[in-house]
Amino acid sequence: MKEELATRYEPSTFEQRIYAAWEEGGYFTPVVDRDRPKFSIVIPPPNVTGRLHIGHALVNTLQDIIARWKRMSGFNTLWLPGTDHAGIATQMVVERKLAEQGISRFELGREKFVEKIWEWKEQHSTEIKDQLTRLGASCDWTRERFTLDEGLSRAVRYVFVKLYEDGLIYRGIAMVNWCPRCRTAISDIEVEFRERNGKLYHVDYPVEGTDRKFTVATTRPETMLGDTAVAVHPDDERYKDLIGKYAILPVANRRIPIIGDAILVDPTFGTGVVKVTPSHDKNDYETGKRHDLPQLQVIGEDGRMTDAAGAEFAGLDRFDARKKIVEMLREQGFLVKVEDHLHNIGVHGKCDTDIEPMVSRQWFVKIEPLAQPAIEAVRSGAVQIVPQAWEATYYNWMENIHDWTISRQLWWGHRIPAFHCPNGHTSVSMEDLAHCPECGAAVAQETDVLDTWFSSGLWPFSTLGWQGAGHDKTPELDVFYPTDTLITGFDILFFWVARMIMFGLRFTGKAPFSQVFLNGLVRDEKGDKMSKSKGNVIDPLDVVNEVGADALRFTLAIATSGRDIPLGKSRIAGYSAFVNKIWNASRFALMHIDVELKNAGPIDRDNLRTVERWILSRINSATAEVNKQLSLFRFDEASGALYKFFWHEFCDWYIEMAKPVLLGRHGSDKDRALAKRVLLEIVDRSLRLLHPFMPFVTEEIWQKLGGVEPSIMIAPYPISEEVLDDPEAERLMNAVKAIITTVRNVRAERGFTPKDRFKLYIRVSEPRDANFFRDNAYVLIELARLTEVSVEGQEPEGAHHDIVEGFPIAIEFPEKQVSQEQLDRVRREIEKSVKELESLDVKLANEQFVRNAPPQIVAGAQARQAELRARLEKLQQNQ
RNA sequence: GCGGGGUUAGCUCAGCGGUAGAGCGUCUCCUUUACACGGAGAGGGUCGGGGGUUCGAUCCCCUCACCCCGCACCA
Repeated sequence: MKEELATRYEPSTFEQRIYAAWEEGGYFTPVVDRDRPKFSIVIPPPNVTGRLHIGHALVNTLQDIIARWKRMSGFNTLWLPGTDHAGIATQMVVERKLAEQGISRFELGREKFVEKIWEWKEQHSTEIKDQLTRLGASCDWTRERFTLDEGLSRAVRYVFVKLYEDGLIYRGIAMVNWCPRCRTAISDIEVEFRERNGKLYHVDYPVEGTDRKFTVATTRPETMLGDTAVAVHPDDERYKDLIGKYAILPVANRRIPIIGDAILVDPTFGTGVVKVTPSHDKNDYETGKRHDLPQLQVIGEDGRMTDAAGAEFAGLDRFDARKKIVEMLREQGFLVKVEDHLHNIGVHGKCDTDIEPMVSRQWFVKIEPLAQPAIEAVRSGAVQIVPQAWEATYYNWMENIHDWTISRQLWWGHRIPAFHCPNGHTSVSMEDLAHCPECGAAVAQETDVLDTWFSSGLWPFSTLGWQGAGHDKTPELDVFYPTDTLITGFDILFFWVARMIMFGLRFTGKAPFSQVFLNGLVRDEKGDKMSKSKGNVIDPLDVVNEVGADALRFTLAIATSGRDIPLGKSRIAGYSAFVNKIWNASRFALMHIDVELKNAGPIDRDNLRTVERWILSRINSATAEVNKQLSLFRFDEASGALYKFFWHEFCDWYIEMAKPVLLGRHGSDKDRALAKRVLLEIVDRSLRLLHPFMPFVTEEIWQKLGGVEPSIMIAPYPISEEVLDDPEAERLMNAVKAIITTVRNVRAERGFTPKDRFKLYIRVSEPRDANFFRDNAYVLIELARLTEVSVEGQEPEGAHHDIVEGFPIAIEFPEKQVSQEQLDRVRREIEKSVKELESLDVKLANEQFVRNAPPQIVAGAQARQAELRARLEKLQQNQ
């Protein structure tokens, strides 16, 4: 064959071509066959809001590694891709874009606006697919799904209706988190807390009919316009006589009752008096219900003051109103003092707007009955969370879970299938209604849509065709559900993972996956979060264009231990050097390999030299390691094992050791043929092992090897074979490597150059070891640059003496040329050995140790003691 | 406040009961026909502090300090 690789590694010349060939080959699409072992995984659907960032690159790389590994390991593998409509997020970006043209969504109207979003969606889901393609993601694009697809929407509707019928969805009035910017309710977990420097305002409230007054403290003085009571602790001696009387609300000049409430008021905190604003504070809302207080809404849905706030304030933005009321309080003498106050403000995570607690009518999921089985699923091990530390977080949240606000006052999303009639009846239905089933009046559909996460919670089964009773047995569900592994960021453990488990158990009777791997956050090299404002963002596509997808993927994999991932350009550069190394080592191999893989035949193991037996043993050990670590989601260990094997064992040692034979400087034709066969074997296995991590470069090279399969991605993944393990070859080659290192080391320290050659003496006691060193003397001679190797004679005096891996050696130098540096080094070496020997002596003299420690530890210590004694003696000759 | 995680070489991190590891960076030497995105070698750590358990602790337990991240928050 002799098809050569390009001299330089240039990923841009082949990556896209290769992806197209995979897609054309249909390798991403599994067969729908329940008799084959399957592996299925669903993508965490990216939002259609925009481009993929480095976090997406990470999670999709990890999924692809697992998918490709499983596929090559013989599993009928489905990786199902798709995107999420991402209600608020998408509506926000489109609104912002329209705002640039001076258009508001209200001008357009609901229908037109939603049309605009669909246009946006079409454009971006194509872009997302392109990006995943550039990354090498082996997704089955024939099964791409979108959360607003017809089938998925039917699934959403079914789940809503069923939960309503089961009494687990209800509509009611409650205090919810309101985002005045997005003008919608949001759920508790969408609120993020930001630490902020604020002010604590102390305000006097006079008590009616007396000259007494209370001082209350508040961070939000504008809400006092909505106060409908002042509360003290019922047992507080200072104030209990005032309960039942009235206070005069400053500025508004309203009478408000003074109430006693033991739950709201902590008498030891502050002044022991609390203003009560039932419409704008969660605790006050509860207090209001307890005392039957009126609600006075002074802040509207748009964050502006209402008419109820008074003519002077109506229409003012809530923050402007704050300034104004503070000014008025000051002028009228009610403002006692203003203090700096550090506190946490709840903001809407999507837009950073301060949340306004707001009483409104919303839809909720009664969550506890769903949470209980989901807790049990993790506790029983039906769902395993990796790293396991996240389980505690999961339980903590699930056990203290609150009802889920699922209605959103948005236009983009699944419209709630409820129908209201003028007579106050509400009907929930799978099919659209025109008339009220109770009274026959015309109905109008609920205008609210569902929280995005309501539909993503169904993703693992809705994407496989599930639509509820009567539509819950598609062939795809039968074969691929439940899925096996879920890989996603820990930040959506509650938003998404927990909800999928709850919905999956409730509606399919099965947990939607058996393992969850939660990956960390990608940070910059200093450990800071990546953000546009900091300017430390790495765009995955830029990296792919610069160094190729394989280098990016490998870097992400080797950085993934389960915690946060520090990623810098220099780190990526380091691993792009590794890809380059693979390219060049393969080029070297291809220069010598002269038979195609499919014609190569089995390796003649009986006639292999130790060097070849050694490298086969090493790759076998790396193979076992990679398979094991991947099954544990230790992407760092798996990729690290390959890095170490390929670079530091195969390239640094094996190729150099094989060169004399391959280049015809040593050995017979038969030796050469065997070396070539093993070289082919190692390259083939290495590429297959590496393929899940670097799909493109491995395919490009592997195509030159002439394998049976049309693509490496459907070639079998190597598994370790006991027959390849060779401890004897490892023992001998370890000695050879260590001796070579020692010679190089001593050469450098004595100031010789690599051109200077010496004679090496090795003392061997076993005849077979002597034979080994005689047969492999050429390896030592070439790699350690020696004149000759003697295994017979007595070592000369004045040479450098040492014991390496149990073999006493001596290096004969042309003349005594010992530098001070060398003498110092020998002295330090001896000191170190003496110290270690002393501690071993003490240890072995300790009866407790000998009695209690495991026998193999004691034996090891004794062996080490003997070795050190012998080595010390040798080293002392060098002084 | 409650829960979780962290503190190991200049940097980023593995290891987690039996002699301190990797990558990157630093220093020295080498253009040896796969690769200078290379090769060879070197230096560098009292494993956050203090107790305890153990024959033996970076690793287990307790405690303190500092740093992250959730959750809940007192007006």
